[in-house]
Amino acid sequence: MTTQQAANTVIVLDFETTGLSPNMGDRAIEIGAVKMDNGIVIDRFQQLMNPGFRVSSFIEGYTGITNQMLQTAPGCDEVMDQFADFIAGYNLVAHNASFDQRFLDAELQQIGRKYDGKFTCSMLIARRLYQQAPNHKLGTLVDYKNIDNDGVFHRALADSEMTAKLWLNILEDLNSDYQISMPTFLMMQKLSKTAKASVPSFLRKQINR
DNA sequence: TGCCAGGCCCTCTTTAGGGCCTT
Repeated sequence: MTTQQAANTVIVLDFETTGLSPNMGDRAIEIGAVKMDNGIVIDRFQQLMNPGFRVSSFIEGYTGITNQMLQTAPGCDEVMDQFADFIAGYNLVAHNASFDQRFLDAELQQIGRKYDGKFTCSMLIARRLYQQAPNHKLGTLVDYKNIDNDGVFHRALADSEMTAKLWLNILEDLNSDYQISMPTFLMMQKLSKTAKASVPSFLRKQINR
């Protein structure tokens, strides 16, 4: 894969999990992802997975994913092996990516697999770009940017679809507000990791190089 | 025994603390 391909094709993903921390024994229960090439969705991935133990009533209520639904789902190992193939060679985006990256790393480690792409966070960029938003939760930003949605939240594919649309809004706003032609993924990745930098100051540094 | 995430980022900061965001 060339650098240009890597910049223009990203996979936006979202995990539903049994809790907040794989280090505390939490596991993934659903993965959803959309593959976008130059802003067009060209592929999707969605799969429930059985974590091997019952999920809490809080998680059932929060996600709508019940223990009954998970009873007949394939195990995490089988699903994550398929997902590792799906993401191979592509860069990744997620909302609050540090959360999804922890679970992705933990689940792939369980099956002895890795991914090569870089991980970028739509939330960190949105915090800099949309400083007037009430907050930077995914649902709030979807409303703030008037992004089409079907009202489904906290399911992996629905959230990844909305994050993908938010990602396109971010790219478009950087283009229209700061006259930056389609920023490359690598620039966005750097932007998300540049501590304490507002978007304009960051872009000025890029332009002046 | 009782408690238990973790990274980013702001501020009443940097020899620290706390809110935000994800499930």
